[in-house]
Amino acid sequence: MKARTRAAGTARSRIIRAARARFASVGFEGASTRQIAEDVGVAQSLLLYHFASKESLWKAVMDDLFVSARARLDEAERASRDATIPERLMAVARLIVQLAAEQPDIYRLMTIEGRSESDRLRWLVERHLRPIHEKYIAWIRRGQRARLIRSGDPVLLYYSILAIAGTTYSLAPEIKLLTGTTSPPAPAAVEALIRSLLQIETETP
Amino acid sequence: MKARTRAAGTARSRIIRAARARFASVGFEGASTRQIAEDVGVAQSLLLYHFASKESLWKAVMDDLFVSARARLDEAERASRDATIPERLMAVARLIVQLAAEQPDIYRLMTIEGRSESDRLRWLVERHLRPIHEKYIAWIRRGQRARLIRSGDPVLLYYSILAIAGTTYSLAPEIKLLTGTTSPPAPAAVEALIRSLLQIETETP
DNA sequence: GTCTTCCCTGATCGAATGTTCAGGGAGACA
DNA sequence: TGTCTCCCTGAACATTCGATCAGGGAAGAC
Repeated sequence: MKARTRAAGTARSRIIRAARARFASVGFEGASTRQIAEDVGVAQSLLLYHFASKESLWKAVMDDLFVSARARLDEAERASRDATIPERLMAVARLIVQLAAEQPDIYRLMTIEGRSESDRLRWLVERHLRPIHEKYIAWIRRGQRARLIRSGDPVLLYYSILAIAGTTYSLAPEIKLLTGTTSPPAPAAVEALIRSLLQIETETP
Repeated sequence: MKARTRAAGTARSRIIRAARARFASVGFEGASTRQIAEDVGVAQSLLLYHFASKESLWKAVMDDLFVSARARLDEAERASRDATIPERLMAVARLIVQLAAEQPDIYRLMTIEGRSESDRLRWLVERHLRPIHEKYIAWIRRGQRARLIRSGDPVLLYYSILAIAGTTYSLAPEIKLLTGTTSPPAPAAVEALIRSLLQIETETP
């Protein structure tokens, strides 16, 4: 029993991992279930046994991604509970940079779906994006009212934070070809840029 | 003669325009030549008459895009010939924001190819990206040496400029679903963010 | 022992993919 | 008039796509 469900669990999760990589690099339409199955080393029909359809597999990838991401976001929120709004925002931004650096596929998946309207995008926005984004956009608004964060459209500011956090990691292959640099920038450097963007003064102790 | 080549010219350019939209939204692998032909209203075999293959069509789309973009970049450089380095950089950044706002597909095309190594990416980097990017990264270096631009990895700074310039326009469908806002941010607002990022002081007249 | 449940494979389906090819048709040139 | 070039179409090619289905086979329940 234990061995069986463990083997099943790893097969299922290995499929999700391989699917995430394919969806992130060539998009939903460009990815093929046969390629994913080959990456994992199982029959293609097994994908449709564990997940009812290619779309279900995609949704499972997204659920898997956001469940762990939201857990870590909640943890970052709790840890910065007593700080000022700008510093709480920076704590969240720091985590987002860290997530993008660890798993650039996260940012790739989001930016490949957000560019054209589809049922998948609607599902993603309502199920995962809205709860996260609306909260932090509200934080930005609060920081602006207290004049602790630069003024301007909060949505534009929020997406600019995401853009800075994810782009260099998402485009690492391009940057490598361009500069020959194999190592992506340190999260701390990216974090400093976000701080500049929001015009948060570094606290002087 | 005139009518014939004009009709041919428009068919060819209409194919390029439709292909650009498809490649930008679903990527090279996800786009199908039959869809593109249907968008234009011509036979699918016509695409392979004008362009030898799907890949040739993709390259034609990229050439078409960058030829006009580089012409406008050159113009912006010439117009700001006598300004300081940071202001010349901002003039270029302003144009990049404007381009992304007018044709978000440009940024979508670049960010969909740069995420995984491929022959297409290598071709794109050597033919179009390298001449542009290396020039402006050198500008950033010069501005940093003169202490007129914030310090930090010039490549990271450059890609952050691109990211801020393009992301909100590229992800307009997602933002529309999230906020209900149909009108994307004004280029001036995006430009102001880039100015903050580079820590360029607004000139006080 | 038998039975049931669950993970997994192989064969196969119709539809869609990129590419090739033969030929039509309209204007240019003689 | 005949010939040539160029834009374009429709049919067909082998391959690959997502999805369906029948069945194998190991492990636990009885």
